Amino acid sequence: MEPTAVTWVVLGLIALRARTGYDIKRAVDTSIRHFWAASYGQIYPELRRLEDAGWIEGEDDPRGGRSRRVYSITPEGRTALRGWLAGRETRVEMRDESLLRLFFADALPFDDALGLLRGRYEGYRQMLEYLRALDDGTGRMSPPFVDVVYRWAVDYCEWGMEWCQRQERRLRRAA
Amino acid sequence: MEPTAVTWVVLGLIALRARTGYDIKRAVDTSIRHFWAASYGQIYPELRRLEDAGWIEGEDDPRGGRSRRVYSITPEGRTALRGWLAGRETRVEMRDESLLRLFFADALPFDDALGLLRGRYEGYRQMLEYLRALDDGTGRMSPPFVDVVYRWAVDYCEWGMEWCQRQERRLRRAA
DNA sequence: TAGTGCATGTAATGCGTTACATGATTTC
DNA sequence: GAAATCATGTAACGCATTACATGCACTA
Repeated sequence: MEPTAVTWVVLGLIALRARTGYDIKRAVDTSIRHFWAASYGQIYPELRRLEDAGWIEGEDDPRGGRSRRVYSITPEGRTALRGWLAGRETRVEMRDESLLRLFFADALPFDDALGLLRGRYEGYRQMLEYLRALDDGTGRMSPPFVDVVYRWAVDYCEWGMEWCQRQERRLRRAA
Repeated sequence: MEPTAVTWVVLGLIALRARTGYDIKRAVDTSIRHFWAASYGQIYPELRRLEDAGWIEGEDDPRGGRSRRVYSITPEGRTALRGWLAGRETRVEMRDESLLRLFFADALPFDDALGLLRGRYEGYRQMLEYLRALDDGTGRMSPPFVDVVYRWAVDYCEWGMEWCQRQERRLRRAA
């Protein structure tokens, strides 16, 4: 099978523990959507592909009259996942509308342009608030590297807030 | 006209100075592709749309027998740009394959997982190298907020390198 | 004269989101 | 009994990239 972007998200989450498609979507939205999003329209077809390839195994496990299919990883799936983890490609794509605005901020009066920096600061602050709300004591239970990535997000926000303040001061001094 | 993602990239670059489609593509690739990419397949159709809307004005300015069309911003275009700049939406989407790997790194033996942190460090280092190569003295001539975003990229890389080292030390201590 | 850069475009393809459809179970 | 949550899926749409086509100008 030809792996795509969503392959590793789905396979990786199932490797952590057995899950339904719905579980996967929830995990994506709460944990990793900040650096890799995925929608139902990707997840359910991908589960089929992964099962056809023998990398995961689905088992029907209905709850009452509600259908439910739980997927777990196979040895072949684990091998494939480790192969990808060993890879060295380090593609980063981002679209950050606030950076884009900042880039063009010279079109504004100076004070309004500084306002964009404060807007960016606010964006970081809100994101940090959201992250802290996620971590109600449960964070400490996460596997070490899941926790590392959570820390990355928190540390990045804190760094970003300081950076915005520093730049605002610098630009005021220069003016 | 209904603005899309690429609208502001094109309009903003033309607001900085008059440009051809080819110029825009070059500027995107050297300056802003780190936080907002755009391809020919978006840029040329968008130039049409913007001209139809009266936000930019094209003028044929061939070089010898080679056709060439230079676009400049109109007063209406400037107004529209400022309107967008005043906006507060701060959408950030990113796909960072190295963070994704790190998130799933618990599937690896500890030392291999630490290797992923060093891989991320390398990614930051290479990006920083690339950024520094861009700035051969000319950077100081950029408009202040263009320069701010350049600094953001540089500072982010430096922060990221330190972060990777810090985490590696922390995880080694914990183990 | 061959290769690189300037310049304009488009068609095909692929990827991903949005929106919808359906229905059971749990919680308030 | 209403609302939220669990659960599975797909069709339509839109956005973006890739790849290609075309051709002039400059320079080594």
